[in-house]
Amino acid sequence: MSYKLRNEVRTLRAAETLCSFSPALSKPLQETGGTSRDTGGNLPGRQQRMFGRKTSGEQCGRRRMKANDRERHRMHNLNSALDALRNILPALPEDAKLTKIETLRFARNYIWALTETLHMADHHPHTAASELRSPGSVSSLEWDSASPAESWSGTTADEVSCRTLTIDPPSFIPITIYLRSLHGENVTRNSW
DNA sequence: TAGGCCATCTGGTCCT
DNA sequence: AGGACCAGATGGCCTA
Repeated sequence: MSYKLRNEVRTLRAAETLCSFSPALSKPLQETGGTSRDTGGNLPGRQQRMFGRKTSGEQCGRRRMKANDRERHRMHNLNSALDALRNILPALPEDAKLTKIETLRFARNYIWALTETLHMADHHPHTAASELRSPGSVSSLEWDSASPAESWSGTTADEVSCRTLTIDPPSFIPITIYLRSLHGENVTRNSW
C-alpha cells in the first residue's frame, strides 16, 4: 500500500472515529466514554474538564467542541499548504511523499539552490549553466534535508540524510527552473 | 517491539 | 467574548 493511500485510509478512520464525538450525532464524549481513538487520554478526567465545569457544563462543552473543530480545520489548512508546497518541489518517486519536516527543510534548501543559481548566472553567465548541469557539482550538497544553517555554511557528506540519498535527485534541475522562469513559465512539479 | 509520523484534543496566551 | 495560534499530551498506524 502506498504511503499516500495509507495516510488517506488513516484519515478516513480518524474521521469515522470523530463522528462518535460529533455533536451532530448527539453523542458527546461523556456518553460514549471514548473510543478506540481516545485522543488526549486520561478519561474521564478530561471529560470532567470539558463538561463538568461549574459554569454551565453544557455550554462549556459546546465551546470546547467548537474550538476543537476550528483547530482541526486550521490544521487541515496547514496540511493543505504543505501539500501545495510538496507539489511545487522537484519531482520525487511517486511513493516518496516527504514528511512535514522533510518538506520544510527540502523547500528551504531548494530556495537556497535557486538563489545560488541566480548568483552564479549573474556572475558567470556563460559558464553557470554548464557547471550547474553537471550532476554532483552542486546538487549533492544542498539537495538533502539537513538543517538550514548547514546549507549556508557548507554541508558535509555525513550530514546528508539517508532518506534524501534514496530520493536520487535528477541531475541539477534548478537551472532548468531558472531558465524556464526567465521565459515566464509557471514551473510546477509536473512539468519537470 | 521501539521509534517515527500523524491527527486530534486540550488549555494557555494573545489579539480583535 | 470569541477566534487564532501554539505547544504538550495521547493514542493509532506503520516500518525496520
